[in-house]
Amino acid sequence: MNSNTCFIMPSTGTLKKSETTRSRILETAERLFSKRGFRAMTLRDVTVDAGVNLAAVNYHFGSKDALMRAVIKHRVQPINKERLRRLDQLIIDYAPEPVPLEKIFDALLRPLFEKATGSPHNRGLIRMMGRAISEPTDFMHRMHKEVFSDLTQRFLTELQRTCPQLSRDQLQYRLFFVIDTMIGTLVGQVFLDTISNGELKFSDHERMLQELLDFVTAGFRQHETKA
Amino acid sequence: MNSNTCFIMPSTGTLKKSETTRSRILETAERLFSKRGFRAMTLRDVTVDAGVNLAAVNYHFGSKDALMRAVIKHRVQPINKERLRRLDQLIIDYAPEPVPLEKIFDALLRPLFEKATGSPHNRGLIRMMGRAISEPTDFMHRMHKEVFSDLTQRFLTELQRTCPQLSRDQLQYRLFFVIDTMIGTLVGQVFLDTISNGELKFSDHERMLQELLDFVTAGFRQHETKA
DNA sequence: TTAATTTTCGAACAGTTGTTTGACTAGACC
DNA sequence: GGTCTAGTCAAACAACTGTTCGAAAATTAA
Repeated sequence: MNSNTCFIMPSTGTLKKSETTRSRILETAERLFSKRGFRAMTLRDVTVDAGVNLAAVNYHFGSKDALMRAVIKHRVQPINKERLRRLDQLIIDYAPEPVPLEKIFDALLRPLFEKATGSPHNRGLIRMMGRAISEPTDFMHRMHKEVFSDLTQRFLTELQRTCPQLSRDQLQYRLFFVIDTMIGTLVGQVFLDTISNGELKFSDHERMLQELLDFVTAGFRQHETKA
Repeated sequence: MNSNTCFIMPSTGTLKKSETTRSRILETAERLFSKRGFRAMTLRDVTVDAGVNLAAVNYHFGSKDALMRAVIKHRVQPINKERLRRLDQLIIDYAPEPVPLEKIFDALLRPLFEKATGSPHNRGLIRMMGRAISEPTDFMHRMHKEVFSDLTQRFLTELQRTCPQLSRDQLQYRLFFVIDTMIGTLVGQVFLDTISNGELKFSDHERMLQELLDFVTAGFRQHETKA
């Protein structure tokens, strides 16, 4: 059934068999996790689908928990790096002026949505992020801090420069809501169907991203334009 | 361990033992589901915690799926009814004028947040809603349509009256984002800690709701104030 | 009271879970 | 060649899953 043989090729050229096994597991785990969540994704599903032996997971990763940690880090870290890279570039571009609000949020949201519209290899990433964020497992909670703490602090600092009139509380609440809107967009995709009776498609990422950016930017700067 | 003996008393007065069993299961299932999600919530956890026999679940509800359906309906339907009741009242109050945007969103968001701040019996409701919405299970998806389809259509109609200048697409996208922000707020509570370094507490519901309402209202009406 | 019905309960069912084990294979290095 | 290591594999492990069953127990009706 699974004819997907397009693996990540390391720069060394050839690929040891053990590495194809590892990456097959990583890929398949990501896909199944995004579909079913952590508990409902069984190692037998993963290994059968990946065409490897059941014991391979514990051999290469140690445990199911460790496998999931590897999956998340493997996929989320590059996106967060890209987010910070774009933010740094914006700061340089606009220096000594603060970066405009919509540019900051573009740096925060676009990398995720662009990755998701890229190669078929990246399909399902958005759903996976949604699942990862909403998983109630303990080790997922720890992962949140590990993976997102730096990111949010850096963006908070820059938002403060752009909106010096906002209190610390307000900045935090509003960034919280911006991220919430993003999470909700990832997690609650089913609602777009419900609301639009199937007229709007989540797969139209470009349109979605633009509307989303307009929404969160306007929400964040509310009081500037209100009174 | 579980000394919670405060059950829902039916208007008949006395309480048949079978009904206390039923409601104990319902309560405990709600609590554990909100903590762990559907798959990770086992019937043995539920029954042990509720102090009832394992077989009681299948006797009273038929299956685990049916139990979850009962839990959701039991808790979400009253909230949605209250949302629609408030919307209807607003329409009457403002007739023949359209209802102001912030009032519409207040009717949509407040019932949920108020229920959650009420009796201890209602604690954990917010998290349960988050879980229910983000569960990837098939029967949960069907439930979304069942439980939320009417609600979104009614609110969409009213939003169209208030914002006639917005296209159908825009209305749908923006309502989608409003709901997303709400979902994200429920699902991604852990981020408030991460962002504010523990300074802001999710339990400050009143503050949270006010900031949330300001945020989504401003996001929704963006173009009115933009150009 | 007796009889009928509803509800509880312990035990077991069949199936699935993550993990471990030990034999087997292939390649690297001396 | 022989030795060693990394990787694969089938099989089994113990624990846990939702569900079912029949006999007790409790409740209701007559």
